[in-house]
Amino acid sequence: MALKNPLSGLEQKVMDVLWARGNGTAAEVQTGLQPERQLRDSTVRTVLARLEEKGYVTHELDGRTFVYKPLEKPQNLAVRAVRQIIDRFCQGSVESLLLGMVDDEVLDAEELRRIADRLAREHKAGEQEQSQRSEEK
Amino acid sequence: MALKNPLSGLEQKVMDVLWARGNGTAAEVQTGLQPERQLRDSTVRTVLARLEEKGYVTHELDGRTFVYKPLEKPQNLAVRAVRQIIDRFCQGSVESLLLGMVDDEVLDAEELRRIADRLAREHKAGEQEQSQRSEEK
DNA sequence: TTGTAGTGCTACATTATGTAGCGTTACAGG
DNA sequence: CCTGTAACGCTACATAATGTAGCACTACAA
Repeated sequence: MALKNPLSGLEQKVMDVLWARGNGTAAEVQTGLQPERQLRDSTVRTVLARLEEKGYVTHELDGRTFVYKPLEKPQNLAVRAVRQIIDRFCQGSVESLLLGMVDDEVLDAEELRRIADRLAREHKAGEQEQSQRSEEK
Repeated sequence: MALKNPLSGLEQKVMDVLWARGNGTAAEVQTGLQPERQLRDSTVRTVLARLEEKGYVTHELDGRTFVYKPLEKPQNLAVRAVRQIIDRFCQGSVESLLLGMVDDEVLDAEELRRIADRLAREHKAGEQEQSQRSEEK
């Protein structure tokens, strides 16, 4: 489960195609990259294989064709990446990051508060669902 | 001002030393890296030079000795990195990232709300200070 | 005047990345 | 049954980044 390396530029684009489509064969990804990138199929397949090694995708067989599928949603990757950033640059303090974001106007303080309120409410609901699910099981 | 590349592992550690000390000569950084890393001074100076090229530090002279100093606070780097992540993985939506963080329990919804409240208040104060400073000037 | 600390410049192995060729194989159509 | 084609596996290779260091030169202190 340990995602080996961060995504390189081209790998990122390939993942974008897969995320957009849900899954894809080498040929489909190749098409999906066009017209920005004109790549040989072998190139695309190399990148897909590397993505699989790195743990970002798996494939299953459809006949004798590999169908690649992302293992994680982009949001999950984002969260992990951000957690690392917080550890490395903010001494583990989410608060310090949020403060910086507000200062740099990446994020408006009022907007943050609105989002926070909404999440707090929704999350309570979410927790109830979860405990319901636990009881069901 | 464009920070060229992300920090590599060793570069990160060197920056940590500089951030912790405020500034430092090659020799001081070398010491600061110990005992984890035992590096020749030439190695340390190479890394410092690369950091300068990449735009993370500057140096000034103290006699004939280079004293390196970080150009940015770690939080600022964090903010930039996070903005990139949001663009790449969350279609530009901060909200989507925060949602993910709450879901993954990187961040508690209640805590987020407390922080948001505090930042909203503090930031109003901050804006007033800023406009005061603008008026002064 | 000579050791030493500090600099500049160069080097080099390893790994990641972008890019692709080639041999092999399975299947579909003539 | 033969053969083109699509798909695979494997190998290759140039460029850049990274970790690591050596060496020559200079300024200053003892």
